Amino acid sequence: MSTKRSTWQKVAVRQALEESNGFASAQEIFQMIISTGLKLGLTTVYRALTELVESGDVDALASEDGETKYRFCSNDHHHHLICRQCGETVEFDLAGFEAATSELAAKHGFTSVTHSIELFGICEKCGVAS
Amino acid sequence: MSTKRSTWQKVAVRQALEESNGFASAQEIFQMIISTGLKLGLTTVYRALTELVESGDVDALASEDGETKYRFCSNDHHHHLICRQCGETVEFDLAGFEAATSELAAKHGFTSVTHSIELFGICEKCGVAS
DNA sequence: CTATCTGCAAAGTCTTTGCACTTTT
DNA sequence: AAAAGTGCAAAGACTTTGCAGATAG
Repeated sequence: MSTKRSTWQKVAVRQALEESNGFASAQEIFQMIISTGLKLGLTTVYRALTELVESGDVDALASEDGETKYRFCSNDHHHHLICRQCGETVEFDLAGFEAATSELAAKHGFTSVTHSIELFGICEKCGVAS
Repeated sequence: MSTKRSTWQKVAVRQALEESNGFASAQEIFQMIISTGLKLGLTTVYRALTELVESGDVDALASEDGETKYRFCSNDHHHHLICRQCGETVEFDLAGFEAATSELAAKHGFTSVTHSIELFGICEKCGVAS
């Protein structure tokens, strides 16, 4: 059976994701790590992220530019408001929304429902700059 | 200046997107069209979709599997509940949610905010089958 | 020691671009 | 006829896979 091993590469990936405020693409994480002088393959980053996703610690999300973004999954389910320009992220919680979606899904006979809610906009700083 | 011309290819793309209930990827649209016997290039589909997006009629959204999904931007903004297994889609409207998101965005100083809300689950038929 | 992991290079997707040809206007 | 559009093939970006060598336990 598969007993996962701990390697410095996996640790580095996890740390990089933490430092990025828990929201980064594989490519970004790769750059972060090698820019510190450490050397590892891009392949390893993808594999480490896949492992984190499978373990449930991390969540994968497709972004608008074709990259997959990764972030930590907190237990208290929250969503993000993301600046399209600078990437600044605000977490938020939507009271009542979780319940509304579950109800809606049930009404249509759907089960095992997950939801993806992300808001994209221009934050205050970037709005002024333009 | 660029005056857009009307071609049967663009019409076909628009129609295919309409027939797919306004939620499909470029690849899917391409398949839909050629399966009717018409012949056109994948390139053209991408270009037609890009034009629709630029004109504001259509909205592009990154999906979890790396493809970009396209859908019509209706004024009465609605969302989708999609079966992970068979792809069946139910449209829904979330009273109050639109207002809640706008308010939230404003509170954080964000402007030009768009949102992406999709629910993924297993529909009744597929749930029984498994 | 040995199952697992790493990393290179090659392959696979989806999407975009260059360029000659066709079509709308 | 001329500007715009089409389609092929090649290129690009992100991600996955195969395999030999390295490593954790």
